[in-house]
Amino acid sequence: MLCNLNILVIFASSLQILNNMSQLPEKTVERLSQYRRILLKACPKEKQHIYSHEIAQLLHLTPVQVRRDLMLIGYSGSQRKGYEINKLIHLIGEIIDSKEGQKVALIGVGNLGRAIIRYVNKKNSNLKIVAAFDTNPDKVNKEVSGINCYHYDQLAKIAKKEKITIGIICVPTEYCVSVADCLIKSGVKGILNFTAAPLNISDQVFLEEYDMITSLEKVAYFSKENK
Amino acid sequence: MLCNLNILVIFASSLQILNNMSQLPEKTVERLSQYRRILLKACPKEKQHIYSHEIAQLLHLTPVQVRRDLMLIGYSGSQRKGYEINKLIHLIGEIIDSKEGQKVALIGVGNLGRAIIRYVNKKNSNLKIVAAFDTNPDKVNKEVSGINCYHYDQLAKIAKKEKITIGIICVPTEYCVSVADCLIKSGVKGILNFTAAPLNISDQVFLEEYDMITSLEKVAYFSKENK
DNA sequence: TAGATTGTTAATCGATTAACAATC
DNA sequence: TAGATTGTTAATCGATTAACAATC
Repeated sequence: MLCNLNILVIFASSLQILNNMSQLPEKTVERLSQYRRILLKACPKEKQHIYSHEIAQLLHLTPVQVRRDLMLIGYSGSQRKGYEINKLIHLIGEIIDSKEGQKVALIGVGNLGRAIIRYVNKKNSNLKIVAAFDTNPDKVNKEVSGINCYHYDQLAKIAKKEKITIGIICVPTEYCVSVADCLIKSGVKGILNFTAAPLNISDQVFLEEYDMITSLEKVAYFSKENK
Repeated sequence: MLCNLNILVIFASSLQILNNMSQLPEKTVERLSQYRRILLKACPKEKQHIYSHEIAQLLHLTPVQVRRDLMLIGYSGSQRKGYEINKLIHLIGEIIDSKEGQKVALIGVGNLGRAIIRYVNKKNSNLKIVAAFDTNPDKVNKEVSGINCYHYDQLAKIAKKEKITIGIICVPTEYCVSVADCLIKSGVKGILNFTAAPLNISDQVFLEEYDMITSLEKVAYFSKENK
């Protein structure tokens, strides 16, 4: 009796933690994004449940890792059938993108920019690139894969009007810093930066940087050693 | 005297470790790549030395982290002037890319592929994309940013002939698995995969995957919480 | 010498994995 | 029930950071 009560208390307090402070580990968030992706894609319509080891195999992870991640978001499966695919997809969506979704601006409509617009907007996610920006007159006021390309001058105005919360920077490196400043002034809360210029940014804004050269050099190093 | 001897022995054995088994930590390799990048770019010609705290500041790291990484590759600076920029650039190049350099093939000449070719080949690195591949007749046998685009049929032949050791996959997701198989048969030692299809690959080949959606969703999640 | 720096070990933090109880 | 699974804690592994000796 005393023991049962104890378990209840522990349970309640761990839920507390999940609801209040939240902040899942970075790696867990990355994997949740991948779980959703493969659930959306790799699962035939008639399949409604999936086991942790199935998810794990598709993504080269361990089943424990999958279960632990799902534990952290408070999602339970059944020991018989595993996890309900649809519910899981929706829950991950709510946790990562937020229920209402978020609007994204992309700055720099070069090859990389076009690739990103097309790739991101064809996924059914709550995130949507709603506007692109460039300074090149050949690009301004034309459509790129279904969204409008505005002149860069309009970034602040449109970002505020549309309540854009995320900016993707893929301009040439030398413009990166001023673009980031402009995004922050426009009220953006997160930035994904594909240029090689490391940004100095307030803690209020979440910054994620990606550089292909680094990925490629990592492959170069480890493929060498891996003999 | 005994003490001095002791230090010498320890010193020798740690060098041993560095030379033989090597295998630097992943994170260290990533940062080394970034050190070289900013040293190449951010340093005016007349500046010949740099302190760990200067490097750290440019990349949002701590000086200790920088010094520890450089310790791991066995590079020493001077307490007066810091690290010699040119020597450091070259040493990192040798460690990461290998002295002789490595040749890279890129498969899938879409927007992303073109962006990567241009971006990678303009850096002065020992890594070079030497051939692109596609199946689209409009692209085959034309130049893309200075390199030739071959028909995908020729991948195995050319990869062997040119001794290509790294492959970059940026084809549509559905072709990814067969491209990876072909690369591996052609003797490639490392693969950088930009498609969302998780690959199943032998341990002999180093695989690095990158998915933009995951990066973007990470930004979405953490910018939300970061209020 | 005092101050600034490098180089290195030990402590800490965070993420993964091993072990196992609980459940169907 | 036996077997397969989920859910969770504790142990382990790896990466970062704090602390400090050594050096210029």
